[in-house]
Amino acid sequence: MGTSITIRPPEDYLLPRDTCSYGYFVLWPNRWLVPEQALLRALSLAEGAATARISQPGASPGSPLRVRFDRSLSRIEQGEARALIARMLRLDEDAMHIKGFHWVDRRWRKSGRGRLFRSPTLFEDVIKTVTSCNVAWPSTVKMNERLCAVCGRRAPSGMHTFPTPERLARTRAGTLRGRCRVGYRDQRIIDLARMFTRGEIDEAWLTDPATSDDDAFAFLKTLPGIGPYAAGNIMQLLGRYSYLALDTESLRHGRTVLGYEGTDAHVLKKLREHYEPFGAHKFRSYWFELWAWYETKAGASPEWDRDKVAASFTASKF
DNA sequence: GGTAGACCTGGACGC
DNA sequence: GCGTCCAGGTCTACC
Repeated sequence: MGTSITIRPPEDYLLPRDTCSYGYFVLWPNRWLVPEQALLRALSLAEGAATARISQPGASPGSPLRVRFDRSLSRIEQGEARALIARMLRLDEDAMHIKGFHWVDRRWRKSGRGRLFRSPTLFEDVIKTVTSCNVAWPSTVKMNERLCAVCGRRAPSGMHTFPTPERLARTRAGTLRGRCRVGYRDQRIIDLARMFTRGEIDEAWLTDPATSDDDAFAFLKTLPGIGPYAAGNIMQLLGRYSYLALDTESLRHGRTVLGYEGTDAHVLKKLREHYEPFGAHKFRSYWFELWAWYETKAGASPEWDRDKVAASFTASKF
């Protein structure tokens, strides 16, 4: 019999809306269960791997989250799991925080959108970002699946966790390239893992309000495999929304949705001007514009069929 | 500071 | 079934 715990989320929290809000919710080891409107997720805990099944039985904003695990958890592990789930679901962003965003960009007040799903750890967020660079989305899906299957820990449910920094730090480049299909990203992933294990990437400093956005962004750009796009994306994953992460998908959005014409450089300039009024929240304004457009094409994201829609969505497909 | 070319994979396409 | 081309962001060398 596994452990069950209850988590009280912010008063406006809605699990389907706030989980199915960023592409990482379809990447391994996350699995959104459409019929149950619940998230299945394997976690690395002190005494081994465990799979959490997270649901919101009340199905109303702010109603308690129920988390069931596939094995018994010690008190220490329960505390660990609560912290990991809180980070993943952005439970630190309370209702007032989201209202602050809606005050700047009123378009999302009715739907209540504001939180972007992320990973239980910064390490996983950084590696997922690296696997999303210079590649079509289906390959990102494949890389994360293989990383978990080859280097993750197996939970009683059979699901595999995302690899820990310690594990990837001692994995051979040939394994990552040959079995996980990460290509030239192999050594960069190992170097990043080693930096995490050595404490050279300090999440406390990166999230400290005393650290400026410019300083955090400049540091991220020094990391292997992290350029302007990846750094901008990691900024939002850290809860810093004042930077954009512009890529070819942004260009498509600028041209097909916002109607901009001309060279790439001109469209990028227009995009920056378009989002500038949203200031400290500009990434969210950008992202929810994109997400709303995806939903006009594929339906509401909590209903997406992972294999048919999520695994194939990419700029050129929609 | 700006830019060309390499990096690697998987999908599309033509034969 | 095979070969070729292309998309995707970062890095390095070069001007």
